[in-house]
Amino acid sequence: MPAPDNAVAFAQHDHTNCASDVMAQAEAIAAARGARLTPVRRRTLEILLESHRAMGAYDVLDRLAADGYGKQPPVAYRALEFLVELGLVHRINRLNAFTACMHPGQVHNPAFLICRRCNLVAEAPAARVRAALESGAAETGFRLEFANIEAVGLCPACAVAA
Amino acid sequence: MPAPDNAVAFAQHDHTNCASDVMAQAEAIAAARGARLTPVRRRTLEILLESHRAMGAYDVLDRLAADGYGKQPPVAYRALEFLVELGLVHRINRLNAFTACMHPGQVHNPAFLICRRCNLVAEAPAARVRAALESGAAETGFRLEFANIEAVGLCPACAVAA
DNA sequence: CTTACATATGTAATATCATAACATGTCAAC
DNA sequence: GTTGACATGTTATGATATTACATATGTAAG
Repeated sequence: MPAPDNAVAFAQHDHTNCASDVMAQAEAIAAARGARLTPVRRRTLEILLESHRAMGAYDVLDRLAADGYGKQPPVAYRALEFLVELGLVHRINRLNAFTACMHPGQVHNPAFLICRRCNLVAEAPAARVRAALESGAAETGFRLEFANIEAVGLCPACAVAA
Repeated sequence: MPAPDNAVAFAQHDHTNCASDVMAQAEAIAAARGARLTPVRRRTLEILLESHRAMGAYDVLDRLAADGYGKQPPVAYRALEFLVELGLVHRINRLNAFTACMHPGQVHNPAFLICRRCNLVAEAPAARVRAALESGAAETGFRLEFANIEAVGLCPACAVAA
């Protein structure tokens, strides 16, 4: 059985293809939106795509600086902000960190599954979660616009190891 | 119809009683756990209970300092950490801020409803949300331990105003 | 009662995360 | 080839959080 597409981070997969597929989608999305995927921005996304983990802005910055880009925080924050804006990167509030989106272009307001042992971050489809939240919120009269769902636990591999 | 208990922040209510009821429960919980609700800790909770909003640690610190407690960040962070540990305060990651728990002692891993206009924060029961998340996570093999759910939108009053 | 221990508080110093403000560079439209 | 919009670079600073260590306080054992 193939890896469920919704938590690719937890499944064995050909990561080279995984990453390059996402890069290709990113190109298309940027083009469709008339946004410019410049070298720093592209490189930032590549760096995040190297693993299914979340990276802090300063770690990204170090990598960018090593590649000859600027050394100051705004360099990283601006590239990350651009990518978040396009839905190519997600911010994980709990970790003050950023992770590449594995399903760019699809409408998805995912739940993040964060492994506390190996730090992998997967995206789980959250349609039902969101529906449940929506109906709960509606009872209170709250007009829900956006929900950020971050779950902590053990990924399949770490659950076995523990 | 009385205010639903689950989002007291959004409902008209006698806030003096609301706050003092929670303080009383906090006393009981601390006693039951053999934890000491010392003056700084108690005062910290009182400060958070003044409104149904989230406060940053430094804002809490300013208040504590004005009351004659220490002026350095650990004073606030330690009191807040203690209260979070006891389930008397919740941390809102999205805001880097803290809010008093309105239902201490009850097992609840609530969803937070954050009004982006007036900054009120309510707790919504999240049992169904959590169940949906749990089942989604289980499909991926993820062993969910804890989930932080933060929703942004408009509270009833602000929804009407907008 | 007093010593000893665990816990709590206070402070200084520093680490970590993030943004404002402004100068310079690049590129496409005209 | 000038203009205007956008992108990049840097300096400086702001905002959030922790480490390390000194002092004080409450409690239990002797």
